[in-house]
Amino acid sequence: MVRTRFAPSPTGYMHIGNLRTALYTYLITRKAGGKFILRIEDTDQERYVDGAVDIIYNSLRQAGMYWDEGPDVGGDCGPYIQSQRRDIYKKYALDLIEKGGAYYCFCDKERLDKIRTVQEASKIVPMYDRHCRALSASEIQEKLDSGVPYVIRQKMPLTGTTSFDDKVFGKIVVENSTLDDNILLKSDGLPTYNFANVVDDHLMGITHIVRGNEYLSSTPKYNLLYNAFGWEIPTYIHVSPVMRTSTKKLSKRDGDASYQDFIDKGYLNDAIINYVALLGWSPAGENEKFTLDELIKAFDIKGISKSPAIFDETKLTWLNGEYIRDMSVEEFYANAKEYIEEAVKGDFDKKAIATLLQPRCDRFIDIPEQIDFFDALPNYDLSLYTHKKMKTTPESSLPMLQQIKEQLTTLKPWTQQGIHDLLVTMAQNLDVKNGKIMYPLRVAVSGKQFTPGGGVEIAAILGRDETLKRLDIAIDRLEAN
RNA sequence: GGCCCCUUGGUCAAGCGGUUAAGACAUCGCCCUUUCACGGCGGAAACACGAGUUCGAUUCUCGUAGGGGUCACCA
Repeated sequence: MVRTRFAPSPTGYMHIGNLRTALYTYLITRKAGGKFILRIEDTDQERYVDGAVDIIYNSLRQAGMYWDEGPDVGGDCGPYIQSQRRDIYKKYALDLIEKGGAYYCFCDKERLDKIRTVQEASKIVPMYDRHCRALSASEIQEKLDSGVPYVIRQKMPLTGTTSFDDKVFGKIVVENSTLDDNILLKSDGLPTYNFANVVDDHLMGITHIVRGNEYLSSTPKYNLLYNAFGWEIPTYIHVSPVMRTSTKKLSKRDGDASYQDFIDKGYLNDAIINYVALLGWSPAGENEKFTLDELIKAFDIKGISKSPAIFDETKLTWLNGEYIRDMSVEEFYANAKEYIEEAVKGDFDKKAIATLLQPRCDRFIDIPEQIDFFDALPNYDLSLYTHKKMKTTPESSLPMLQQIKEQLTTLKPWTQQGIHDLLVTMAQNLDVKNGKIMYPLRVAVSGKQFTPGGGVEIAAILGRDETLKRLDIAIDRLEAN
C-alpha cells in the first residue's frame, strides 16, 4: 500500500513550488490507490505564522486535493502536527542513543560559534568537532544530573560511503566523512527537521517521499538514521525547484507566486493545476490539457525532469484561456459576471456582453477594461476613425455615420441581426466594403479602436437611444472637425 | 570553498548510439473577418564547450564553463 505525505511548514502562503510538490505527491498516490497524508511541520516556533495552517488547508481543498489523514480529519497515525508529537521524538532519540546511532552533546552556542569561526578562518568546511562524542558514560551522567542543557546528535560513520537511488535523479553517493553530526533533538526538546521527518515518516508508514531536491544531499543522513533504527528506507522522488528566472527561485518578492494570488487574479483552478503539472513533468503523448482526474491517470514518475523549470505566466494565461473557451456560455457567464458588473453598472444585457467576451478572454481580471465603454463613452480622439485596413478616415466616416443614424432611427425591431442586415444592405447599395461602414460605427459607439465584438453587437446591446446618442456625438464632432 | 545535482530554440519540453532533432507557449507571415480575438495554414528559432569511446554521438565517459542546491539548536 502506497502511503505518501505532504508535509509543509506553516510559515506563510502556499507558493507554486509547494503546490506542485503537493500535486505530484497527490497524483502518485491516487494513481497507486494509496493514502495521502497531510502533516504539519511546525517544529520551528520562530518561523511559525498565524493562519498559515488554514491557508494550507484551503489551498489544497480548493485545488481539489483531499487528504486521507491529517490534523483535521484524523487517522491512525496521529497527531499529525509535529509540535504535538514532542514526546515521541524524545523517546526515539533516547532509543537511538541506546542503539549507538546518537549521542548527547553539551556544547553550548559559544563553543560552537568559536570552533566554526576557527574553521572558517582556516578555510575548512565548518563541522561540529565531535567533542562530546568522546565523553565517557560517567561524564555524561554527571552533566545530565547537574542539569546542563544538551542536544542529541546523530553519530555519523567516519568512513565509507552511503548511497541511495532516487526515482528522478538516479544513484546518489556521498562520502560519510563529509557528513556532519547533526543535531537531532534541540535543547528545547523539539526535534530538528532532520529527525522529525524520519521518525514521522516511519511511524506514519510513508512509502514514497516526494520533496524538493534541496533535500537530495541530506537524504543519505536520513537513510543512516533509518538504518540505525533498523527501519525500511522509503522510495525517494526528489523534484527540482520552480524558478522565476534561470537563477532565481520563485518567491513572493518577485511577483505573485502564490496559488491564492493566481486565483484572485481570475485564473481557473483547473488551469493552474494543469499548468503546474506540466512544469517539470511531461506527459507521454502530445496532449497537454488535463483535468485533475486525467492527470491521475496520465501521471508517471518517469516524466519528471531533473532540471529546474522557469515559471511562465504567459503559458498559464494561454491555458487559462483554453479552459475559458471550453466552458459553456452559462458557465462562463457565472464566472465572468462579477467582473462584468465591476465595469458595467448600466442596464445592459450582461449575458450578451459575456458572449462577446468569452472567445477573447484569457483572464477574468482583464474583463473590466475591455468593456468600460458601455457605461460611459470615452472621450476619444477623432484619429481613431482612420483605419488603414478598413480604408476609413474621419472624412469618409462622417457620411457613413449620418446614413447609419438615419437608417437606425426607424429600424425595428432593434436586434443584432436586424442591425447587421441593415448595414450590410447599406454597404451593398453604396457599393463599399462592409468595413467602411462597420468600423466607423464601432468607434462611434465605443470610442475605442479595439472592442470585444463589433459595432453591430455593441449597438445591439447599447439599445437604440444610447446608440443614436453616441452617433450624434460622433457626427457633431466630425462636422466640427 | 568542500560535497551533491543540473545543462536540447526566448520558455516548458520529446528524445534514451544512426531522426529532415517532436510538440506546446511566445514570436513572425498569410488566410478568415465589421476591429480585436478565436480558428486555420506556414516561417524563423536549439543539442553550452573540449576531449575521448564508437563505423557513427544530442544520446555513453572524462574534463571545462555556466547555473542550482547544501554545508544552522531552519525546514
